[in-house]
Amino acid sequence: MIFSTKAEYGVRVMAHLAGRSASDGPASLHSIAEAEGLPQAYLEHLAARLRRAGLVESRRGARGGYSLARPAEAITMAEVVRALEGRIAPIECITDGADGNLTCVREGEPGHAPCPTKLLWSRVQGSIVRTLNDMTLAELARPAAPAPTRTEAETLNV
Amino acid sequence: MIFSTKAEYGVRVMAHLAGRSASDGPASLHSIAEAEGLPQAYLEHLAARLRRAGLVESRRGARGGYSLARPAEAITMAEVVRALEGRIAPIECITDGADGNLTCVREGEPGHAPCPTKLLWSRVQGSIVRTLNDMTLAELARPAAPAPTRTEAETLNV
DNA sequence: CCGTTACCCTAGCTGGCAACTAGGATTTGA
DNA sequence: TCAAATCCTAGTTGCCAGCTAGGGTAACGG
Repeated sequence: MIFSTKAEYGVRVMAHLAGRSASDGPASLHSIAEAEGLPQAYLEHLAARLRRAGLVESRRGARGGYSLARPAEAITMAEVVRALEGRIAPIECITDGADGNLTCVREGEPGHAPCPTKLLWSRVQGSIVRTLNDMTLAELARPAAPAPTRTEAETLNV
Repeated sequence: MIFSTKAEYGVRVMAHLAGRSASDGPASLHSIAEAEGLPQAYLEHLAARLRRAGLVESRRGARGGYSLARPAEAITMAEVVRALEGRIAPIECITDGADGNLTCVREGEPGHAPCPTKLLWSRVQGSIVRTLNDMTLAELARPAAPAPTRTEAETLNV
């Protein structure tokens, strides 16, 4: 498994929130956990990460809960996954800076050539980040989807 | 970390083998471990996986060792990573069949709609597999690289 | 205001597995 | 026949994903 359940559950929480109309008010973690069949106590940690990343807003007290901090169209999946998983790197030695550039941690060490395999891992990392960047939460909001369309089915296959 | 050290070390072993000229004969694990600074006993397990996958050939006994089973141009990184890591899936519920098609394990379960997030994970998986498929081991064979060329440097950044 | 509902925070646990190590059996070249 | 190598099966061990526990704090409703 490439991503942990943090990303898996967290993305489902975000998709759940995106699927609600704003007029419904915030959704409580309790209701989300029940609807998605996920452990509520665990979701609290994930919700905290999402909140700290500025992706959701919370309201405390009775009738409180979580709602999206921005419209779903303005939230990329890269933001979501990064908030949940931390930095996205295929292996230890590849790091992605804030500017999006990749560096091998061994670079610059005197007498140490960069991993010969950096080219591979950089490409993998790049393709993942690009894919996550190009997708917004709005695309995941389930509109009571009937059957996948032809184009969707094609996209799903490698 | 997305990939484990199995992929990291194993790819380095393959790159090492690809960097040798065929006339040198097989390379012993001992020499590879020393050159790459990796634990030899651990590499034995990885070499076994690579051999079972038909990616390397082994010769036992004195002056034995490992060599590529095919020219580096004919080995895709997808094969290598798959041999080392097992199936490549971003999260538990996404599985890639031998045909390259992706399915969500929950599909088909009566009364259970497919993950709304399948679209996301499928795309991520697809982009990873595509990247790995499009790259051959030959591209990783270090040609005693002096300094990275301009084009290489550009490719490295996202 | 008071009780209920929810978020919020820190701490801990625990089973599984990644990342090795150990030790021997087997094959082969010189 | 010896030494060098692969091969095979079994461990071991530290860490961390994936939770649970228990309280504190804010807000709403009546």
